Amino acid sequence: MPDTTRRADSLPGNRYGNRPTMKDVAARAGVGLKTVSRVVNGEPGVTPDTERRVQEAIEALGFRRNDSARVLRKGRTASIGLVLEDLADPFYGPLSRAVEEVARAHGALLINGSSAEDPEREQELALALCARRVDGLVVIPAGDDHRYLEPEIRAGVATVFVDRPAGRIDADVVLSDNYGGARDGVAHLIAHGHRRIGFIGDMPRIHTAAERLRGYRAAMEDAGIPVEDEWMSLGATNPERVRRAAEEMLSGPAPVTAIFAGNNRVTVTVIRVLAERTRPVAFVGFDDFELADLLQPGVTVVAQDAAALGRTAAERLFRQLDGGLVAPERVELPTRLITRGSGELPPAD
Amino acid sequence: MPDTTRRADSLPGNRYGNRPTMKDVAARAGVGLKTVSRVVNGEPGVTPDTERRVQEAIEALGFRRNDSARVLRKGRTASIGLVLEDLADPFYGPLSRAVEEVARAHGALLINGSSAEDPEREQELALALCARRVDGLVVIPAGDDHRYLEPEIRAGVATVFVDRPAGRIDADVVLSDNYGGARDGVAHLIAHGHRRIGFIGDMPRIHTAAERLRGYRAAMEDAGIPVEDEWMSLGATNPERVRRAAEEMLSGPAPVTAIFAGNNRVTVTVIRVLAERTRPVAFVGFDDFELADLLQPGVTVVAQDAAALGRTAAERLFRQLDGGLVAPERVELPTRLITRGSGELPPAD
DNA sequence: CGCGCATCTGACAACGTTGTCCAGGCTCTA
DNA sequence: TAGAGCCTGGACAACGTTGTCAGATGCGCG
Repeated sequence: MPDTTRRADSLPGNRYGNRPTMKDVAARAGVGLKTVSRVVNGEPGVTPDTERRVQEAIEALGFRRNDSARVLRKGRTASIGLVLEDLADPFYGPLSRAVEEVARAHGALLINGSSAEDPEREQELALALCARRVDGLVVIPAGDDHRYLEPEIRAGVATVFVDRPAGRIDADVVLSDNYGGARDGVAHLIAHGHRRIGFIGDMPRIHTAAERLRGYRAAMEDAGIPVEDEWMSLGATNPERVRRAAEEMLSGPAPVTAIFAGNNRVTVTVIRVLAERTRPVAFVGFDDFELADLLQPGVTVVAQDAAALGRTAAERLFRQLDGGLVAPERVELPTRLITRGSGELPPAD
Repeated sequence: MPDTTRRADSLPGNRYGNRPTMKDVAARAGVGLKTVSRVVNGEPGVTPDTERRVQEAIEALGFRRNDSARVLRKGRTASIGLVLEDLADPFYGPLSRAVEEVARAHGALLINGSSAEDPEREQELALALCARRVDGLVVIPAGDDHRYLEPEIRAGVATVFVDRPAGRIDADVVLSDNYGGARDGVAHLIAHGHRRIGFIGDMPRIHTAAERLRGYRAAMEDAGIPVEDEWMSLGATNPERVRRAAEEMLSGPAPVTAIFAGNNRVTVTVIRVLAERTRPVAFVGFDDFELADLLQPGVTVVAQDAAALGRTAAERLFRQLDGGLVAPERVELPTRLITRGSGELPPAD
């Protein structure tokens, strides 16, 4: 007759420390399994004396509830996933921190991963998170087709996209006003007398990059300035490439007198290039950064509020979870032009 | 007679979309449950024809394996937890990114949370992660007593502490050479002729802060310079407080001629204060930061390699997991003095 | 034609928890 | 003191998956 009352001790050591379970606690406390569950979950209907006995057993055995089993039973994991582009990017730090704070306020944990701007990796990550049955997903898209998430969303995974819109599906999206911000930044340069203005941005397949480029073009058009092809660099944003692009724009017979940088990584490199030159070149960058005010001259930027992006997205996520489904919305947060000197330099013609 | 063959459809909607299970897939494909499991896990022993039928059913139903159940069965979650101080701190970005990369290479996901320098919150987070049965834990300690993790470690949760040592338990620790770095930085100032050198650091209950303070004292002592109490500020590092501390050191009859900052946040504020002054004051900061070279003068720093800290810690973690238990070790990574100008200013006496 | 063997498949239990439901003991009142 | 009702505690099934094991099927060979 096989003994089924206790798990076989002959199991190979695939499970590490053989943690105590509620059953063990119950045995030690001399109570039923469900009573332990009640104590652990603070449910009513346990006499103080029984509770004390159970607590002692828990203490003695070092018991900790297995949330995997709990999740399996309850159907909610109290955790949300965050797929972003790069945890190490200073722009995403405050964003994920904000998401985390909101999650914490709702008693949820945050699982996150970096897509490294690779659509496949984004998908792999997002689906892995779904397999863990996260309650919701905040995604900073790397790809432009998110139909792979349709079954998940239908199955009840709350989903919000941030920073860039979802591709080919209808979902909540929280964005900065990339178009307006870039337009304002470039208009600012134009207002200070510039006409030959360079734009260095990321690949236009990235939505934010495309929008900012559109803002640049709009500002130029509004001012009646035809844009020359050599004034624009739209490609990878590794330092070497950006450096080369900046140097090309700044040389030749009719160099640009001002540069607008499409994101924080570009900004850093362009500032390096400009610092090596003697002729002053006006500069405005998208994204604020620490110590921008202490450089000489201070760096004028179009700032977006990364924390607000994260917070807004996470709040929408939990609204989906708490209040049932709401119609997908597109929220656009304003940007702010911060003048510090570099954007107010006159053209050195 | 109750029908137990299928879960009751009368369940209240506590479970959202009622996702399909392997059972559903099996029913649709007209095969057994275990066969579906075999297909999903790529186990051998399934005819191509059967496999195709199963795949089609999976596709049609939008099935995705429930990892919670899998974890419950297998005992390993393929996820590790990271408890850090603040996701938004630029120092921890690269660190967590490095941990994530290593985790990814081992097929594991990363769950992380910020303790906000609060020991209780650290404990709460770490234990929540253990309840999720993470396979391992990377902790940047906020508190100085980690005995609460003893049962978990005994139960097989691999654990590595980074940036600061564990308190009151024996565990793997990966640190920067805070003492040596600070000593070198201060010695550098002394070598450039300074004797009245200020130190602004965090609360000494934080290990790194205490070690850096020790390095400062050691350098001063080595040079035979008695340290005055007014030269040291050891407290919270909010901007107001740091600003006040810096301004006090720089005024009075015998002001300091150089300042050593204990971490990146202090550095930022001190640089602000120094930028407002006309008299040049030499400066060295602990922790490198972006654009430090572009300030006037460039900022000399003692740099630690955050990514290396994270990578080393995560690698040790997985070594624990793969190779069974190894004796706990304390690894100390060297720091690097990067001279850029601010630390080489002569004393303005 | 029958037997053995290899291959493929499925029934069943178990993982650790929670929800349901019932039993037993107690108190309170008539 | 008996009956009703309440309070506490426990037995049992279920969550969705995987490991074990045995049954079914088909094939080759004697």
